[in-house]
Amino acid sequence: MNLKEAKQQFVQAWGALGTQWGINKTMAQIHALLLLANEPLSTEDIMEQLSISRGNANMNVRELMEWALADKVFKFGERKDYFIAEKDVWKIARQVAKIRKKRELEPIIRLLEQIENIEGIKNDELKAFVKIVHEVRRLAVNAERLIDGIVKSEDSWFWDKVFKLFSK
Amino acid sequence: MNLKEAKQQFVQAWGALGTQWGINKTMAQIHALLLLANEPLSTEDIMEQLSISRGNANMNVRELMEWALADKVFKFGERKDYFIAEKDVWKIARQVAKIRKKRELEPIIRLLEQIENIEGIKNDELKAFVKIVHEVRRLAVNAERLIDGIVKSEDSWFWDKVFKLFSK
DNA sequence: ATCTTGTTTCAAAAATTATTGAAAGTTTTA
DNA sequence: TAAAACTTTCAATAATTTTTGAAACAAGAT
Repeated sequence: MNLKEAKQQFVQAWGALGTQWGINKTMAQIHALLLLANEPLSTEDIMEQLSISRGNANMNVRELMEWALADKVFKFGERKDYFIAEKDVWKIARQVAKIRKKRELEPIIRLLEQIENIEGIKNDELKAFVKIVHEVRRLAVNAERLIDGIVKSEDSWFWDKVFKLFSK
Repeated sequence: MNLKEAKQQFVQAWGALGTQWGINKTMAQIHALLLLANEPLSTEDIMEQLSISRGNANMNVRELMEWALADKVFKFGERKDYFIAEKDVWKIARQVAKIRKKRELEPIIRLLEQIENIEGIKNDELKAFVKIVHEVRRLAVNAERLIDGIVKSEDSWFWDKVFKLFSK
């Protein structure tokens, strides 16, 4: 396997992983491409390397920027837009956790709070329902705190602590 | 909001959350339904409550059993299959983590190991590539360890430790 | 002012994923 | 052994999501 093949494998794998986690394959692939790139890439570079259309490249690059995983940069004397990605893997992980927390975890916690406060005769059925909802919410709130902690942590500090936690 | 509405909201939300994380909506909804059910549900109960076909219900119930999130139970003197779900939210979380680790994290770690050991002239481009792949793999391996730890942990113990970790 | 270079939009098409429903399969009962 | 009760399978269909590509838009160069 040469370098070019290895890069392709990485990009493919990143795309497949994204798909499994509800992220557009192309978005994940562009991210991988930028992650591996030694210099900023233009829309045309991306189109060419992934064999995708201009519209698709544009749309997914902008989505990556919304996630704050890519940035637009300008090259001196050129009119084209170029793109780069954050290369610090820990920062990427924190950013993804932060965004998904905000978009998915927080809304569901709000919903669980609502439905946990349901009115009605306190019979066994209602009690059992409230119990489950409460437990799910408790897990969600704990996960939220964990993510908040991760977002504020340094890579080495966090994993060192985790390692010690489980090795005692 | 009455109890019935609240249950529906929960089932809907569970389905939506599943979808965002790459899990079939119906599978997630059936899981929610079983989670809230006070007694085992038959395929017909599921079909009726979610307005889905027999084939769909059957397929997704079996998928839930593959994830070890649901079990088949038999009612005395009845020929129908009935289904129940694990109700312990922490056990569910551990199980999902365990399964996704095995299916998605482990394969990608193996791939990263492979492409990290790429041969070639040790120029800057190759060095930069290997560095990124190594860092991604490091994160993945750490995540793997964290999940292994979680899978072995009691709910209260784990969250207590996490809480202390970030409050110091 | 208009040409050139480049970006964005979005309706239509394609690809992917999920669902249906009827036929085939299985097990129990009579 | 045949009918009844129930489950499984899977090709066809439907729904959803992604992608295309051409037109509209924007901004700098001439």
